[in-house]
Amino acid sequence: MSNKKTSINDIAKHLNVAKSTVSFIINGKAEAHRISKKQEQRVLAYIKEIGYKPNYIAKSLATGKTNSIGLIVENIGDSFFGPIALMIEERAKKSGYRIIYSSTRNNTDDAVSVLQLFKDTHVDGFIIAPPVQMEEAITEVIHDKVPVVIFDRMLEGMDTDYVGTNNREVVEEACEHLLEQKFKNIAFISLTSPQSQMRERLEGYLQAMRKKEQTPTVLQMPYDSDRESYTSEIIHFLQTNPAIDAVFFATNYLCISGLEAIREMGKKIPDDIGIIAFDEHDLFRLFSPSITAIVQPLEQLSTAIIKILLDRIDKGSIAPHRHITIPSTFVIRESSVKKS
Amino acid sequence: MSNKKTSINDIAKHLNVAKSTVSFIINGKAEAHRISKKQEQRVLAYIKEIGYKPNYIAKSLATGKTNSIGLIVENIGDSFFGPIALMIEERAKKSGYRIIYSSTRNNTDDAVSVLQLFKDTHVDGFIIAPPVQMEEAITEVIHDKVPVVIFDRMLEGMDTDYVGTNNREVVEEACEHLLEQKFKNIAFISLTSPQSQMRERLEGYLQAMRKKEQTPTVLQMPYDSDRESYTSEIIHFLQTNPAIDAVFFATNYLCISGLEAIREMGKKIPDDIGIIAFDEHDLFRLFSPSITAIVQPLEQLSTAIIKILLDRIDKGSIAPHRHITIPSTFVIRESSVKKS
DNA sequence: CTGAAAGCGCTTACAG
DNA sequence: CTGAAAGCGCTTACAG
Repeated sequence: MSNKKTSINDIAKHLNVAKSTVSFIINGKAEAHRISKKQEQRVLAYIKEIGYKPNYIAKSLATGKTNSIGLIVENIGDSFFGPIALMIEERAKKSGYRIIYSSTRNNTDDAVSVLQLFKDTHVDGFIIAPPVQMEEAITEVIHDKVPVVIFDRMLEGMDTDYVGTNNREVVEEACEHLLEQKFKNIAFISLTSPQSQMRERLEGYLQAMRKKEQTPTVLQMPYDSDRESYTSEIIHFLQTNPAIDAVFFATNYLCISGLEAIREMGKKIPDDIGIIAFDEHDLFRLFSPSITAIVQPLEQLSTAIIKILLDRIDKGSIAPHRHITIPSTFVIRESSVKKS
Repeated sequence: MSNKKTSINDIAKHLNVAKSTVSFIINGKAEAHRISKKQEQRVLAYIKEIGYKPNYIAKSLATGKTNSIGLIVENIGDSFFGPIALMIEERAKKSGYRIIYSSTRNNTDDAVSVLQLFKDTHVDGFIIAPPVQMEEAITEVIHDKVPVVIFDRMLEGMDTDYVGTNNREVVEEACEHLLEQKFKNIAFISLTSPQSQMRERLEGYLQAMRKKEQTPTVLQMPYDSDRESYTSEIIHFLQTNPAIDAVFFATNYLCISGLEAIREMGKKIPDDIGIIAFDEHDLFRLFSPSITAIVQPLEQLSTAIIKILLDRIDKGSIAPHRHITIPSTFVIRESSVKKS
């Protein structure tokens, strides 16, 4: 019943064997230590009988391993990070790892302090979608030989494993599609973020504009704002730039605010204004008109992230750090295709 | 630099004081143990100088506390549990707790084994949205004096803390609204789930039908299915029940499948068919027509959940278990209001 | 093949 | 006011 009390010591005493013998048997090292089958059976039977559960804390203290991974993301409640968190946890579980998470909302101080906390609790590895200026804190972690996989946004000049998508290329492709559809004045609405993924998306847009000698028009808004503010700022932006006839939104929630803005302004999609969003959302499939979007391969990203990390943790891989880029899919729907 | 190495022992030796003295000072118990201010300053200064970090594993082994909470939900990537997880984590963090999560996808075996695992790693408490038949496993946990808060769905006949919403009442209210709008044949589309929240929603619907002497029509589909299957099953259901002129969807993702179904069938909302969803979604605000929905108070639910749990963990509250019901808001939009 | 013992880094009665 | 010591429950060289 109350299995909390029984320890290896109790078992050893009760069975008149040494603690080490019990420990070896429990950990499947009986053979390696040439413990007799009989002894092993006896111990195993007793363990089963009393329903013995090892104390993982003690084990962690002795081995230095906690079988836990720290997951630090922007927002676990969001439609990009949430599904990623789900898949990562399900894969980690299969390998015997638990996930401890924290949402940073892109606040560097919060991220650094939670990184410290997780490190002090001896997680075996980290998966991080870092806010800006985390380089130093992460370097320290790596210096202490704790494996780290960075994803979604890269930290320049840092030698870590990284998994992300081809932001620049796919945005360029999307913008070229708008140009082919004869949209003349394409705006880019994003965040005032120096993060790599945001910079790359902007570059993709600028590159497409440059190629066709179009003048870029960019709106960048602060990250820590709310939906209403985004919406009203977008309305203001579109009113003061009436020539704009298409918008690329650099995140899905900006696009959602954009759709509200466009609805309030009474504009028609795609006749008055063409729309493309980065990242998928249920809304985009079902909206009418449906919204053209860049869809990240969540499954593949998650699989790559956890695989790289577990290779380092379990197999102690010391292979050179990898930068893995998994291409996104550009899904053309109605919002970016002129009817005429 | 390498703070991993320095232990309380090292500090004690270096400063020529007892380990216990250092420990007391670190834990702010200097005064209680009447340690001289001078000594305290000396130790504190040295700790700061070398950047000492306590080993939380050792601390946990000694105290039996891990400062971690196990969060077991249906799906952390979903638009109900994701935001809840975000808010719970942010509140827990403020009180010094880490959250370890796992998604069950409503699979009882998985849920039981992760419950065991988390318990073996000595989490200080649990927050659980349980699949069916978890009573026994949860009872065991409670029996071992680990605090548990159940949310979203109740386990009948169990004496635990519970936080949820007024499913029955608010669904009844929503269905009455449909009847007032002169919808004649209201169907209820849900999951074949014996979980309390699903039963309550069904009861709310049946109650409303009974009051007005309407014949209920119910479609229940398996939980572990995918969007496409839901959509095609809903199409089939609506085709074989052509009299239906309104549908109440018991979850938001069923409603999303329902909207796809309705679009494929070419029906108009709300003229051909009225729609109400349980749980909010970005899509529902922005869809045209906008979708009437029952909105759960996520903030309040999260706050209540974590507060109850921390009261038990930190303050050791042994107050009788509470069942807290926080009412949802019925938000009427276009999809349930007849135009004529 | 098996056992005695040290160690992981803390906490906390207990004694003085 | 402070120190020596046992204990939390494991693991793992080491010795026989």
